[in-house]
Amino acid sequence: MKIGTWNVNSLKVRLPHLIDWLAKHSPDAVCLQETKCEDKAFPAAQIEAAGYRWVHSGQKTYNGVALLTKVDCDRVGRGIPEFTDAASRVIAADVQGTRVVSVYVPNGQSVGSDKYEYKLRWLAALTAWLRTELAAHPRLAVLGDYNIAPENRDVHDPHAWEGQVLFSEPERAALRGLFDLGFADAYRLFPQPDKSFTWWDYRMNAFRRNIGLRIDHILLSPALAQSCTSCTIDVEPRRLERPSDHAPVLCEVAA
DNA sequence: ATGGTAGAAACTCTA
Repeated sequence: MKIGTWNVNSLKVRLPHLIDWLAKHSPDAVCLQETKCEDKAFPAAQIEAAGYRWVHSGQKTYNGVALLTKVDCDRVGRGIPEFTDAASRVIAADVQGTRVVSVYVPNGQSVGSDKYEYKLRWLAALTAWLRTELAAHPRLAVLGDYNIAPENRDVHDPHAWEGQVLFSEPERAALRGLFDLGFADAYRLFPQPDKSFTWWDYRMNAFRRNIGLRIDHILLSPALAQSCTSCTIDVEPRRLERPSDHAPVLCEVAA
């Protein structure tokens, strides 16, 4: 079973890239973030023509998460239960015996801002929820844009980024809290190239200079980590005209 | 210290 995640930064704009990418990789399930459209504007016909079913939790302008699957999913859930959130940031469903969750963690804007405090509260709520989800679903995968780089090697210049949003210690501690529940960082289950990133700022020719961060992650429950055979970042879509600022991440787990 | 780009939507906010 091949599952992936991609922050598309507008599904409307990125639809041609997404359709090509689905054809190229043929994933069984894909988590999308930042669709930036309402459910009624979801490009259902094109996604279905590409061979995918879909569920979406969207809103106008900001946020929005979706789950694309080759076969019907069920037990669809939206949001973090018991956490009131105006933003559409979580959608979950059962896919071929695996619980798959698409998450778009708040960006946090800047350390100390209201949005940063919201990010930390949001992560605390996510962690509390996923503790119970892990107990309920042995095969649990939580994929998405976490807006946190876990380690120095996940940042092009860790010294410059120390204490900055996306890499501050409280954010990294929150991400470690998820790993402490038993989740594995699928990417680090395997040897990987140095300077592997999933996001590059649109500005300053950051992608061409590989000035990036690894902030999009696939978290796997212990049983899924055991059966995971690969995890890769696909930088190819980032090279295209009018790309998303994020690259997709893919992993393969035994069915 | 600032600004650089992109997207959506509305002339600004978010990332």
